[in-house]
Amino acid sequence: MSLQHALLGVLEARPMNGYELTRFFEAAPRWVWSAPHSQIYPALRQMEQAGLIEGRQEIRGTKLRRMVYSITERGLGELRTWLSADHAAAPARDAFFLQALFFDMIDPDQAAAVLKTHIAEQEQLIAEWRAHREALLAKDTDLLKERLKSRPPAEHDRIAKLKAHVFAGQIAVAQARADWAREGLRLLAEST
Amino acid sequence: MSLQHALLGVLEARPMNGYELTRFFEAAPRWVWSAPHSQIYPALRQMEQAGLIEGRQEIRGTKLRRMVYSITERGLGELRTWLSADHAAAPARDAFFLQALFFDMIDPDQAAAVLKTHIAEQEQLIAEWRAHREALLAKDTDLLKERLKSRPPAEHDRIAKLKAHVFAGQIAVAQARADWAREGLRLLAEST
DNA sequence: TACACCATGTAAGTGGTTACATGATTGA
DNA sequence: TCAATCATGTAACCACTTACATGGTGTA
Repeated sequence: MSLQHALLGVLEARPMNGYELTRFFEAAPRWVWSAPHSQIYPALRQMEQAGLIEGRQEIRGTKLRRMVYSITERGLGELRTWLSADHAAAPARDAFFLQALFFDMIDPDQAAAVLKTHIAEQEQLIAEWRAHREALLAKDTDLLKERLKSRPPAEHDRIAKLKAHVFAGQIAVAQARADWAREGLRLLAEST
Repeated sequence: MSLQHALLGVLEARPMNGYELTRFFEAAPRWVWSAPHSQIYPALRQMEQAGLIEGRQEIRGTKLRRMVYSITERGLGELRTWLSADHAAAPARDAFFLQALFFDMIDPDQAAAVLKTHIAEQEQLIAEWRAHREALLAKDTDLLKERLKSRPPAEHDRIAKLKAHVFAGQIAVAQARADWAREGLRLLAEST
């Protein structure tokens, strides 16, 4: 159900069509949720049927049609309900920790190489999220600007800070993983 | 494919049947991978067909049959190959961060309640993982003891430390999330 | 006119969840 | 004899991945 709520959350900022949403969810700088267009288009139709969003057809040129979806009152309600409730945490399933759990079975140098790749990946993510966080704090992202239009100016700072804080969380987790992997490199080196 | 490698990793310690593996993967103190028995039994048959494991039937009493699986040479090879290779990171998909991203849409008190639940969950996980980590360092877990039997005593310390380090990683990530959530509580309070 | 981009779809397959289903053994 | 535990399965469903598929529009 998370994809639907992610879509509702984005559509709350402004109406969009499937293509725009796809660019958002397939974006290279990884956001908080990702999905391919093959999942997004059916989800949108399903959500329209459920009355959570409303599609309006537009024509570009003479034939190119697009469905622009806006969130409905019911959709807003559903989103707020979901946001306010506790949801069971997903069961532990971390492929990288699983891999690391059996590093004693392979050559330490190979294990170290895998850890180094992980560190590089985490640092890449940190850089992207840092940039996004800065942009949010400066209220300089497309979506946030749209979103703030329908909110009282007195709340703008608060909203930007709350959004930015989520990316601070992603950064903190990635930082913890990178630090942990570096400590792992020391452990592997010790015993050579 | 991760479930299969998780199963191989456990079976490397000692042969087990589906029921034992199920207890392991459905265990309350969450390990690094979880799976229900409905996934484990078919996976085991598939892996046997692929020659990664070997089943031997045992009879308890007069009728109760169980298949005890051991890892094969081919299984060991497959596991070592997987352990030595880089694997593409899973796309970002964190339901909790997604929820937090829209906390500006709901009552701050409700958002705070959700954050508090999250903190409690993370602390629960930390406690369980800390206990498991201590047990590993003391070489006092069932599986580790079995595993060490086939390894030279000079390596025992190193192996225990490497295993324990994985749980240190889980702890570090959970700690980062808990700290982040606490910071979120401060942010929510500020603007009341 | 060709290429990049806009725009939307389908389908097969895999991994995971939840529920249903059955029966044996052990020990209190 | 009853309950807890041992032991193994199936089936429906949902989320996600990967690949295939089609055609329109704007601009260099």
